[in-house]
Amino acid sequence: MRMIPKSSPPLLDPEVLRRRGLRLTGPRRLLLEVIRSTDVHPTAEWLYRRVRRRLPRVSLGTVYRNLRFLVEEGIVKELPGPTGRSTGASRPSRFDGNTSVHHHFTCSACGRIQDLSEPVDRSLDRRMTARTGHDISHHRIEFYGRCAACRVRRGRRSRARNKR
Amino acid sequence: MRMIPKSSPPLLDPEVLRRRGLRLTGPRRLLLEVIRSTDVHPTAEWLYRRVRRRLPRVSLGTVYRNLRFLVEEGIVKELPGPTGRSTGASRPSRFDGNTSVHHHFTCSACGRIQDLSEPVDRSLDRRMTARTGHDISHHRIEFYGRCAACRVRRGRRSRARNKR
DNA sequence: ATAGCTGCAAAGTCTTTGCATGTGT
DNA sequence: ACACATGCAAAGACTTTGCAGCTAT
Repeated sequence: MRMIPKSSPPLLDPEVLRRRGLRLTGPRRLLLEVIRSTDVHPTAEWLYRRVRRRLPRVSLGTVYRNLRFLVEEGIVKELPGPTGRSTGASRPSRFDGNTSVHHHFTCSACGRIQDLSEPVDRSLDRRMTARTGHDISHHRIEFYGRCAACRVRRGRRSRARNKR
Repeated sequence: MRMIPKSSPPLLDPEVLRRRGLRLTGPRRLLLEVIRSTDVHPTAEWLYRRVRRRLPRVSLGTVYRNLRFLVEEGIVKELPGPTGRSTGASRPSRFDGNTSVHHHFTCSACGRIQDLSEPVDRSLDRRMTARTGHDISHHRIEFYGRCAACRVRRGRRSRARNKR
């Protein structure tokens, strides 16, 4: 669980917003701050809890609305949803404040998603474009397996599926 | 829209099922047949409609139950959900009867998902395992861009987001 | 005969939305 | 001031589930 730095790098440029007739409100600014300050690929629910620590009156609806907003502006990425198991319709979206193109590793035991710094191979896109006739702009590699931690506690699956 | 062959290759081996005390019922057999006969990465709803053409009494619940079952048995794969836009909570799961490891191309204009035959690079898994300390078993590459068809009708986004 | 399945409908989870009120600019 | 945001609660979309009756084995 990381500390939230007082202020992240670029943040929402009020200039950019104004140009579109949009506002930089408290909830919006804070949400972005929170999502930029973690690498756990949080769910809306997780972000909601975090945001409420500092702005207790914020509603879940506002978090969703702003997430949708940030995703549409390309300021935040939404991950290709976790596949598989579920109770109810349980596969909440996960968001990522790191918009640089990068790859992911998902642990099938504890469910954690980790960023990988493996450099992106642009030439692969060009090769596939040539081969398929599609205009391929980028790709994303998802690695799967058992993370180092879960590898240690062999056997029993961790219950850590990161709530909180 | 492809025709459904009368009978697909391996299908559900009744032998395997029996060993687990499971049954090969009409809906189950047909569902697998349908999902094996298409490459559109259908949603549960799509499969439901298809199955009902031949077994009109089948319920959506049964389709879901069997999909979950087939996924758990590893007979069918569930795709990492389409990310992004939505109305309601609209991002239904997509399933894939092709269980061989392969990659996907998703068209950002029409939403279609196409299988790619790009050979899988196992050595990448070994390299990443060495680099990260995680026990990586496989990876999946998702390519994004504009498909050949949408490239032609430049501009206006297709409404084809494959229903039916 | 009987455990596993199914159909049906109700419940559950995650996400969006309508509306009255609040608030950046 | 006033258009955009918010809070709240209700509605929506997708998926699972409880139960009584059905059916492969």
